[in-house]
Amino acid sequence: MKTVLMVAEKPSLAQSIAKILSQGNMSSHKGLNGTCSVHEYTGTFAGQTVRFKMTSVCGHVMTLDFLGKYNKWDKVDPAELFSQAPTEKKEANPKLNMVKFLQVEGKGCDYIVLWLDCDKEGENICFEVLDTVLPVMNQARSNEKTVFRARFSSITDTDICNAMARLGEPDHNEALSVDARQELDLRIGCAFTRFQTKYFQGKYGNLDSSLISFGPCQTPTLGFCVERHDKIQSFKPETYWVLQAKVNADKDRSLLLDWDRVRVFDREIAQMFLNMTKSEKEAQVEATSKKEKAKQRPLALNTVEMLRVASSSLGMGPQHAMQTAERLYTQGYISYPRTETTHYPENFDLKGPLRQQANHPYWADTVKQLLTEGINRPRKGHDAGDHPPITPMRSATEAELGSEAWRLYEYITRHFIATISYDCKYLQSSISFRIGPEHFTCTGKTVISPGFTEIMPWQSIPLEESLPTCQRGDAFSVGEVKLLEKQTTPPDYLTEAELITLMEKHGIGTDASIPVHINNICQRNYVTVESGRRLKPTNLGIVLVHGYYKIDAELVLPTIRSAVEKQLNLIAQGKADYRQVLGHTLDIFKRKFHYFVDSIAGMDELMEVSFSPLAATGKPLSRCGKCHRFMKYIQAKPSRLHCSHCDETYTLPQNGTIKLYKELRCPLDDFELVLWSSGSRGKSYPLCPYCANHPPFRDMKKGMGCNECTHPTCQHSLSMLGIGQCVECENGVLVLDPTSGPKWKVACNKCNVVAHCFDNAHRVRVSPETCSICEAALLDVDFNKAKSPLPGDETQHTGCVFCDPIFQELVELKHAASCHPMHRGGPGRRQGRGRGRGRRPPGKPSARRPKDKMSALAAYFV
DNA sequence: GCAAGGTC
Repeated sequence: MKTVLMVAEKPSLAQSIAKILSQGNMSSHKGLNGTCSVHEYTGTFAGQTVRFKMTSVCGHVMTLDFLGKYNKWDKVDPAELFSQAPTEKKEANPKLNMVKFLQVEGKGCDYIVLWLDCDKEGENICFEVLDTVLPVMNQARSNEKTVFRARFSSITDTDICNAMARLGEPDHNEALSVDARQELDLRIGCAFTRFQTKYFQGKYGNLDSSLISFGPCQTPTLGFCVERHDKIQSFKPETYWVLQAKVNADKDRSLLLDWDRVRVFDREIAQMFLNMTKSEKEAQVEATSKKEKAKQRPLALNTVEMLRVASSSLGMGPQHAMQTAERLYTQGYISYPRTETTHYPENFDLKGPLRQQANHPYWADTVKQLLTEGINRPRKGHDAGDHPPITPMRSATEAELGSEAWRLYEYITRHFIATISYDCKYLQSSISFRIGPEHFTCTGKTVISPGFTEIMPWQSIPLEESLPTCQRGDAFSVGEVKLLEKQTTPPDYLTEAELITLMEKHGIGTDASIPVHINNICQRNYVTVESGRRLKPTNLGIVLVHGYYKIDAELVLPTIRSAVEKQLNLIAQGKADYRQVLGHTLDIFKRKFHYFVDSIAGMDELMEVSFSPLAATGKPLSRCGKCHRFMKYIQAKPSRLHCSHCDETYTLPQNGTIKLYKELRCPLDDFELVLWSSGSRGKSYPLCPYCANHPPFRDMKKGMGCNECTHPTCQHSLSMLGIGQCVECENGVLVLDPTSGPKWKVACNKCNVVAHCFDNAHRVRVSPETCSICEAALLDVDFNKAKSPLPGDETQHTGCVFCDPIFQELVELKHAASCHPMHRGGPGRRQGRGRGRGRRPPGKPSARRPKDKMSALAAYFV
């Protein structure tokens, strides 16, 4: 029997589609990556009985990057990134092992049906899947078609079955337009980012951002925030005047009237209007009106609207809201949370989800009433053809969700109920008055039926007293007419919700990426989130945007994205050649880049005003090995040491504290060592600022500290302080922290494993001897006489932390020690892996190898 | 260490 492989964009869709097509008769199992599932069933395909295998990817299989050597920032001129630097497709998420998984499942299949989302990205993923799977599938007979594309616009039985009945072909042009987009974004983004970052970080010490990034989405996003800031800054308040009149309605009730001219900006004219009205005793009723009006129920909920409300009403940032929604989705409480659609599909079951809410303590009454009296037809929204709107999938309580997730769930549920409730109906009455020559109006709203505002009380029309009944020709006595002096007020900073709206309007980002862009500009310290989730640009953010405006405003304008997208659409429609569009657009941006580099002084002038030069920042900390003068420690991100005499900068590990390390020096370059520490409970190790930036040995990488240094004799090196293979990670070595006493620690030089040991020992040294059982270095420990935990009156003991019975008691990690490879799988498993003190350069004899290797081996096999 | 786009 032949096999048909079918691939969807995400696991949830594979399941829904398989369920529909197999009518529930499928057998499912997890794939080798533990994330994707395979659903199998038998059916007919092209007139024959076949085995169907429905599975999925997880978004893109591949991602675009430069070849490795072009990712070295100090070796590559960013200008090369526009054309010379070659790119390659890499596996997008190596942990998912997607390529292997698809090949295992695709091997031996005869046909493939692509069920990826029906947008350009989905079309592109089709070809990623084909590139991966076609080589392992069975060879087709000549002329036989084996590749099919299913096109669907919703996940409903009819749509999916129709798609299956009318299979087409994947659209290569659409996929190419995405390839072009990826390459443009990569080349342009990286070139500008690397240039700016290196330029400004090489000059200023207090930018407080480890990256000065540029991107076609993030930069316009920042631009919106700075634009508002500029409006606030340049705002000049203006004085205006309002004529306010009160009339007496009843004995003890007066009505406040709105002036039909609203306001005037000239004091003398305002005074004139006051003079013309203040002597009038009566206000004449000129007209009355009563109109029934409706406040519309909301459209069905899509992602962007959910994020807006989460930010503005729940105080939840977009990134956080999205994470919360994803959790609610994977736990089955809500439907798929990434959708642009605000229209329920025609046969969407609205009553099912509603029934599930019928006993909910918060809204049972409303729901029951809708169920018995009938739901309202939802408004016609926008159908983007992706996923149905966001709806609750089952009832939940605050206790089971936790307060954060609950608030989002509650909103989604109330919104859903509101979409099938009735509009809020109210009566708008108004009375037009004349006082002297001037006209005034008074309006009032009274609710006729609350409709959906019952379930969304924050939307309800505020209660107010109804207007007095009267008719044309009636007169009311004037209580007071006065002139109010007011001032126009500046706008406030942009709220996150407003920013989301602007981004959506200008096509900056997608429902899934909008939260990421906002998060980026926050994390990189271009804006801060103020109260009310308003985004206030920092000095850095302001200077960047003003700099772009000065040099090339297109770099920050929101039109840059849509202009490029217009070009890309030509590729998608087959109207333009992919290579030509790509080459042309890259050429334009390459010119922009060179102009930007040539004009960078213009942005630098703005930087100078807000930031201090490297040489003027930081505190003297450790001495330079070249000039022996003090270097300054710059704490602001990215933390580093700067030698103003040599004009050199040495990057330090981030996210920790840096201290001078006993004025000890590196034997290789004479730089004074510093001590990096992640806090009192965490780990610490010495490092040489020079070696960390210029690795001295071939097996060392940038950023490594002395605990990873393979110097054979330096007292701080891995060779001298390393003990044995890490108990948790693959390549790490446990290294004694010589500064940790009297609460001694042994920490892995790769992962976060820290073992506390030998409390109160006054000296711990790594002995040249190694353990005869596991080859780990022995530790030589001296205890105080009074506090020695050793048996008898002993104060000194030498042994292996993993194997010595006395030491095992004194090492906090003893549970972990039992996981040590030596205790875990028996001797057979040790072969072929680094052990003992871990890796040394091949060919170099280990300084710590046991003297008698045979005896060590013999001990093993006992 | 960079972009933006999928999704987990």
